[in-house]
Parts: sequence; C-alpha cells; structure tokens
Amino acid sequence: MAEEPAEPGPRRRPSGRERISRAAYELFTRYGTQAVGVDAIIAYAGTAKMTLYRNFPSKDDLILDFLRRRERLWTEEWLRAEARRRGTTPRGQLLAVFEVFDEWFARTDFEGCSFLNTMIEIGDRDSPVRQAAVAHLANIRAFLATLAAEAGIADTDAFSRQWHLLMKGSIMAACEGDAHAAARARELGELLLARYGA
Amino acid sequence: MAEEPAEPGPRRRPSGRERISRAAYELFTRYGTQAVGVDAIIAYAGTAKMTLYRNFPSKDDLILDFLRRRERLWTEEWLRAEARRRGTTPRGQLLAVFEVFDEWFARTDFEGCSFLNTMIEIGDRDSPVRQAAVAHLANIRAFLATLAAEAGIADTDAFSRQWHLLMKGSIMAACEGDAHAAARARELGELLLARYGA
DNA sequence: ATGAAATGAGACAGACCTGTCTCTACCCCG
DNA sequence: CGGGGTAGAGACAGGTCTGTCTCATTTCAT
Repeated sequence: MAEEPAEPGPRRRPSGRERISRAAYELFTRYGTQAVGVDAIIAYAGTAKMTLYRNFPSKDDLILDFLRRRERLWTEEWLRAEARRRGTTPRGQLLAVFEVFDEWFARTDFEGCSFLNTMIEIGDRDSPVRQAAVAHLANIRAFLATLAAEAGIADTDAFSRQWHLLMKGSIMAACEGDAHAAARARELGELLLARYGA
Repeated sequence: MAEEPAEPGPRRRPSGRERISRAAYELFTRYGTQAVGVDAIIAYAGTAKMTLYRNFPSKDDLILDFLRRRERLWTEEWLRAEARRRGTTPRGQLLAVFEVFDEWFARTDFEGCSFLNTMIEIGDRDSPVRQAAVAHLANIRAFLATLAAEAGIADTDAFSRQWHLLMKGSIMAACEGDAHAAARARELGELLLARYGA
C-alpha cells in the first residue's frame, strides 16, 4: 500500500524481475496465490515466461518473494507506520490498528490478509510457503509486543497474541462482509487494555 | 464429528451417493475443497466417477453438499450439542464453546473451520459456494445470538458478532500453531460478558 | 560501435483437472 | 427367474497448470 521508488535511474523501466515481482504482488493479494497462474503474472507484467523462470526457480519461490514484499509494504510501511503515526501514546498506537483496519475493510479491493490467506490455501503443513506465511504473521506479533512493552504491559507475549487474535478475527469478519468488524474488535481491545492495566 | 446411522437396513453397505458424500467430507475437511479432486474422492469412496456425477451435477454441488453436512455434524451435532451439554447456564454454555475448541485445537487432524477455509479458498465473491460458506457462518452466529438472549443480553446481534470474532480469531491462531488459542479467547470472552453485564 | 547479457514470443512436454461416454456386471424386487 | 435400475472400470475430450526449450531481438557497458 505504498509505491516503489523508480529503481535505479530517474525514469527507467523497471527490470524484468522487478516487474514480475510487482505483478505477482498485485495479483496474489487480490486473487490468492493458488488461483493465479504464472501465465496471468507474465501477461500482467508484460514479460516473457522465461524472464520469470530465469529470476525465480519456481512459482513457490515467487510466492516467497511475494510474502516478503507484502511484509515490507503492508506490515511495515503501511500498518506499522500508520499506527505509529496516528497514535500519540503506545496505547493509542495499539488502538490505531483498528482505525487503520476500518479504512482497509472499507476498500472495494479488500481481500483479506495475504498471510492468513496463504496459510489456509496451502494445506500442507510442511510446505516452506506455509511456514513462511506463519513466520510473517509472527513478525506482526513482534511489532505488537514492542508496542505492549512500551505501554508498560508485563506479559507482552500473552498480550500480543490476544491482540493479534482480535486482528485476525476482525479480518475474517470483514471477509464475511461485516462492515463494522474493526469497531467491534476495537471495543474488545479496550477491554483487554483495561485488563492489563494499560 | 459424529457418526452416521447405518442408513436403511441393519448392516447394509451405504449407497453410492452416501459413500461419496462421506468421502468428500473426510477429504474436504482435511485438505480443503480446492486441493481435493474428484478422482481422489471416488478412490476414497470406492465408487466409479459416474456414480458421483449421477448424484451431483458438478463438483460445486458436491461442495455445497459438503458444507451442509459440515453444518449438521460440526455446528449442530458437535459444537452446539457440546456447548449445551457442558454449560449449566447460558453464560456457561457460551464459555463452554472455548472449552470445546481447546480439545478441538489439540487434535492432530485439526485443520481449521471448513466454512472459513472455503470462504478464503474461493476468491470469487459471486460464487454460490462462497456465499453458502458465509451463510453457514451466519448460522453459527444465530446459535450464539440465541445463547446471548437466554443470558439476558440486550444487543444480541452485536454480542454474537463479537463472540464469533473471538471464535474465528482463535481458530486462525490455532492454525498458526498456538496451542493455547482457546484459553486466550475465553479470557477475552469473559471480559466481553462482563461488559454486557452477563 | 561491438560483444555479452538480458528479454520477448511462443511452441512444447507432461501432469492434472472436471466432466462425458461406453460397456459390463451386479443386485434387487416382483 | 427375469428384467430394470444401479454401480464399477476406464477411456476420452478439452481445458489449465508448471516448467523447459529455442531463437530472434533488444539493451547495456565497455
């Protein structure tokens, strides 16, 4: 949910790898990693198929690249940055997560959390792709734990897991069509903050 | 999570349709509706492919049958029955949901909520399969709203949506591997009950 | 400008998917 | 016993998927 800098020069066409990576990001976020084939990606990127397979050994490697890009653009540059920016206190930054979610859920192209979607789409627990998605979810929790520590909460692990539970529950509710899912989670969040004395 | 009655006679082999429906249930719950092909289903059921297509116009119709069966076996005969049985008060029956979930999450063959999984797997919002999954999720909420009304809660819609949010969040956390996801949600549930004066 | 590297375009292989069709055999009820 | 509905087995069509290969063209640094 941020834009790329024009990579090397001032107005240069991005490399084939970069265009494929961006195309995969657009299509994977919207339609899921399993529903989108490599042919759709190269058509969207305007490249040849060999450009994809010269840069990525397999589609799975492209999905791993997609998850890393998602963490950078969504987790870090969007969610974390916006929460930090909107909240004046650690407590306010935690609650700002659901303010950000509220706008996210209202987008017409809202299609859920790519990490959760990928985890569910990949049934095999041993798949490196699924394990990567789970690891990226844990990185979201690491940010929550940081905020919890700054808010003076003692058990940051328990708190961040519960806060993340609210986030995931609200995302699923939004996927179902609940327009007020973020506000419902925010109210639960306030109860949880009070419970932890923050 | 209940067993079928031996349909007509005392020890008769179930009909082809019934065997296919049961096989689809086993495989779809475990691996997802998109990952399992009709060939795997007929092999598991021990039937011919034409037996499937004589009884179900398409795979999508088989998935719809699967979702209905899931509602009967999981939502009604398992979740609702166990919550009713374990709790002595409406409040206790609500909290018993997470007691039941705790045992569910610990199962080695735990593979999440089939309604959520199907909703995510089917990207197309207009798909009848996805809409059916969403409708089955709403039926879970209807049960929660009944319990909320019995517990004397005024806004049963808001409450049931928040309780369901906790359930869905805990399921996602359990899919990630959190062994204590049910206990975390239960604690949030107690805060919510207090907030609603129950 | 020139040679090396990257890219575009598309055919192709092999696997898998849904759904159709045929043919044979069984089973059950009258 | 006999006949009609049901089931099993498997070939088949038509599509999609990932991944490989070839070859002409472009692009870039030297």
